[in-house]
Amino acid sequence: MAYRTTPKMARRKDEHRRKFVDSAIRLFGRQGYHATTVPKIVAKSGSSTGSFYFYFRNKEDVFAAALESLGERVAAALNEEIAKVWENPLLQMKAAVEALMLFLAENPDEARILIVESSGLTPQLEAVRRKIVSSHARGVQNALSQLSRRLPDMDAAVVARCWVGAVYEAVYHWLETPAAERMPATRLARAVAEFNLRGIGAPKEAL
Amino acid sequence: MAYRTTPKMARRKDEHRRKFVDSAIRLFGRQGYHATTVPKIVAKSGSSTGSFYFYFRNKEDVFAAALESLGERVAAALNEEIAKVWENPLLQMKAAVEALMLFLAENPDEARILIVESSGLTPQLEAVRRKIVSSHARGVQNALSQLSRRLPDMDAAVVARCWVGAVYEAVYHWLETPAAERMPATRLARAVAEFNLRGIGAPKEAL
Amino acid sequence: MAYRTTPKMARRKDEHRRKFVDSAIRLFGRQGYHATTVPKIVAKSGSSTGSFYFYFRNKEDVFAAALESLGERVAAALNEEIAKVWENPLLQMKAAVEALMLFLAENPDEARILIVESSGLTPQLEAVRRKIVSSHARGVQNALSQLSRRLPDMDAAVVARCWVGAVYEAVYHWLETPAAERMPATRLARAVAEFNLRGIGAPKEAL
Amino acid sequence: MAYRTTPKMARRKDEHRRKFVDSAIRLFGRQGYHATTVPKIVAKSGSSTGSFYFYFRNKEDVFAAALESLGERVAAALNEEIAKVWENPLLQMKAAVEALMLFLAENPDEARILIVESSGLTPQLEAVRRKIVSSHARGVQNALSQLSRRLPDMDAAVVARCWVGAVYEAVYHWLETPAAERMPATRLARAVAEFNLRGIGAPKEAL
DNA sequence: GATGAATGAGGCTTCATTCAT
DNA sequence: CATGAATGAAGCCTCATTCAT
Repeated sequence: MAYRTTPKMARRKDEHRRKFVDSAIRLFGRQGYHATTVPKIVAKSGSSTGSFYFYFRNKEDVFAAALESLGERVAAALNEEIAKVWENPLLQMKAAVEALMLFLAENPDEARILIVESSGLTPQLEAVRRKIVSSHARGVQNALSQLSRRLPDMDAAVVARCWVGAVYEAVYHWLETPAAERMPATRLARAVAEFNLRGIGAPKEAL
Repeated sequence: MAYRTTPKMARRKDEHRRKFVDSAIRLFGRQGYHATTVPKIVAKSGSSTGSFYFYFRNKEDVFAAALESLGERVAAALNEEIAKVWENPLLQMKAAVEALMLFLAENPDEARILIVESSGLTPQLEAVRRKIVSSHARGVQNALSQLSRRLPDMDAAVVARCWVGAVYEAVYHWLETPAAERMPATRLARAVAEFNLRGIGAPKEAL
Repeated sequence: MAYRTTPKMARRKDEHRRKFVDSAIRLFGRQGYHATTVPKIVAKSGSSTGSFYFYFRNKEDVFAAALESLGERVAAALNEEIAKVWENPLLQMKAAVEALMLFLAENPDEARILIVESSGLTPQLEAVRRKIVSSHARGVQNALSQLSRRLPDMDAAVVARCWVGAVYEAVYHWLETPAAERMPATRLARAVAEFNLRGIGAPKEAL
Repeated sequence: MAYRTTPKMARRKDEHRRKFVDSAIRLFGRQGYHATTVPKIVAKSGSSTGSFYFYFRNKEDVFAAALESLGERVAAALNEEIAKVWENPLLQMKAAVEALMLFLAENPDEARILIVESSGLTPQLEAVRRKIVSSHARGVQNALSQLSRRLPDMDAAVVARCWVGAVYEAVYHWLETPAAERMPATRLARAVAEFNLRGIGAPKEAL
C-alpha cells in the first residue's frame, strides 16, 4: 500500500535537479545562452532528455533556475560581508562592492551569466535578472538614503545604476583579460570601491 | 567599351549594401541577434537572399558591419562635442559622458546593439564590440593622464572601465524603463556625468 | 493464511481498472486518440503511471477496453428497445435506429469514439471497432432476411452498411452542430429511421 | 538585371509542390494522418525538409492541400456525370451516387482520406473536410428541393446526411474487404444508389 | 499492488547558406 | 549583379514505456 515518496527519494530528486542546474551554469557561463543547447546540458549532466523536461519546462526555465541559484549565492556572499560592518553605511557600501567583485571574480561562469548572458533575452528572464541586479542597486539606494545628510544631492536611482554598472564592467573586462595580465582581484575590488565611493561623494577618509 | 564599373554603379552598390546594414541595425536593435534572421533582414531591405550573400560573408558579417557603422557614428558624435571644449580635460570628460549618453538615448537601437545584443556572441564580434567600448575607455584614460597631477592616484584603466560601465548601465536601465516614467535624457546625462567626475576625484567646481 | 486474493480485493481491483477506462472514454471522446496522452488519463484517474501499466498493456489497450465497454453499453441499449417489439421485424428495425441514435446523442463521448476517433488507428483497434459496427449491421441483416419475402430484392449486406452509415453520419453531423442550432434528438432519430425504412423498401404504413 | 521569375521556373515550382501533395495523398491514405510523418513525405517526394517547409506551413497544411486537391477531383468527376443527365433530378441523384462511389472505389487512398482520416483532426482541417462533404450533401439537398412536390415531406438536411453516410460507409466497408471477396464496384454503386433513392421516396420506376 | 522518477527515440520545425537561372 | 528556390543540419520538445523503491 502506497510506498509514498520517501525522504531518500526526495533527496535524490533534489540532487538530480541540482546536477542539471550546475551543468547549465557551467555551460551558460562559458558558451552563452544560445550556444548552450539542451542536449549539451543533458550530456554534461549525464542524464537524459526526458529527465531534463521532467524538471524544467524548457530551456528558458533552466536558465531562470541557474540565475536564481546564482542570485542566492551572490546575496549570501554580500550579506555576510555587509553584516560585519553593520554599524556604518559607508563601510557597508565599500564592503558590498568588494564582496560582489570578489564573488564574481571567483565565479567567472556566474559572472558572465549575470553580466552578459542574461540581457536581451525573454521578458521572463529579464525579470529574474532584474530582480538580482535591482537587489544590488537597491542595497546601494538604501545605504545612500541613510547617508543623505552627509552626501551631496543626487539622483539616488541613477547613482545606484552607475554603481552597479561600474562593478559589472570592471569585472567583465577583468575576466576578459588573459589571466597572466590581470591585476589581483583584491586590488581591482579596492579600486572600483574607491571609484564608487568617490562617485557618491564620500569624504576622503572613507576610502 | 567594357570598362567594368562606373562611379554611378559604385554608388548604387554602396547604397544597396547600406540598405542592408540599416535594416540590420533596426532589427538587431529591436529583436536581438538571434531573433533577427537573414530572411527578415532581406525582407526589410526589399532585396533578396542572393544579394545579401553577395555583400556579406554571413550573418555575423552584417552584425559586424552594423557594429562598425554604429561605432563610427558614436565616435563622430563624441568628437564633435569634445572638440568644443578642447582646452579643458575635465570639461572634455563631462562633455564626453553627456554626448555619449545623449547619442545612446536618441538611438535606442544602436544602444541596445552596443550594450546588450552584442554580448555572448562569437569572439570575432566580441572583438569588434570591444574595439568600440575600449575606444571610449581609452578616451577617458587619455584625459585622465593629462589630469593626473591634479587628481588622486588611481588605476587609470580600472577607472576608465568604471566610467564606461556606469554610462552603459545607466542608459540600459533608462531604455528599459517605460518611456512614460523616464526622466529627461539630459537630466540623466548630467547625473551620470557628475557621478563619473566625482568618481575620478574631480574638484567640486568642475561639476 | 496467505490466501492471495480476497473478494474484496478483487472488487477494488475492478474498480481501479474501471476508473481508468472511464477517464479514458471521457478523454478519447473529447480530445481524440492522439491528443489523449497516458499521463492525462492517469491524472484524470487520480492514479499513477505504474498502476496504469499494471492494468493495461499499453495505450492501445485502454482504447480497446474503452471501445469494448462502449460496445456493450450500446448493445444493451439496443437490445432493450428491440425486445419491446420482438414480434415485428419492421418495428424492430425502427426501434433499433432510434435506440442507437438516442444512445449516441446522449453519450457524445462514446459516439465520437465509435464514429470518428477510432478510425485510422492500428489494425488491432480497427478490428475491435469493426466488431461493434458490424454487430449493428448484422442486426439489420438478420431482420432483413426475415422480411425478405415482403421486401424488394436487395443486397442485404450492402443495405445493412448503408443503414449503419446513414445513422453514423447523421449523428456525427448533429454532434458537430452547435447545441443551440440542433434539432431535438428524437426528431433526428425519427427522420433517420424513416430514411432507412424507406431505403429497405418498407411499406408506407410502417413509417 | 533582375532575372525575374521565368515561366519555366514557375512550372518547376508547381511541379515540385504537386509532388509533395501526391506523395502526401499516398501516405495519408495508406498510413493515416498521424502515422504519416513529414520526414516520410519528404523521402517519398525525393526532396528535402527545407523544401517541404518552403511550400507548406506545416504538416496540417499539406493535409489541407491534399484534401483540397482531392475535393476538386471528386467534384470534377461528379459534375461530369451529372451533366450528362441534367434534365432529370432523380437521374442526377442516381448518377451522383454512382459517380461518387466509383471515384472512391477507384481511388482508395483518396477515399480513406476523405472518409476516415480527415475526421477528428484540427478545426482547420475539419473545415476543409466539411466543405467537401457538404458540397455532396448540398447537391443532394438541392436536387431534393426540386423534387419536393413529388416526394414525401422530409427533413432535407438530415436526409442529405444519411445519403452521404450511406455512400461513405458502404465504400469504406467495401475497401476494407479483401479484394478477392469484393463484389464489382458497379454493382455496389447501383445497390447504394437504389437504397438512397428509395430512402428519399423515389417512385419505383426511378430505380 | 502502487508509485512516480527516469529514459530516449523520434517528431516537427527553423534558418543559415548555396546555387541554378 | 540579382533572384529566390533548394538544402539539410540541428534544435526543442513530447510521450509511451520501464523499473527501482
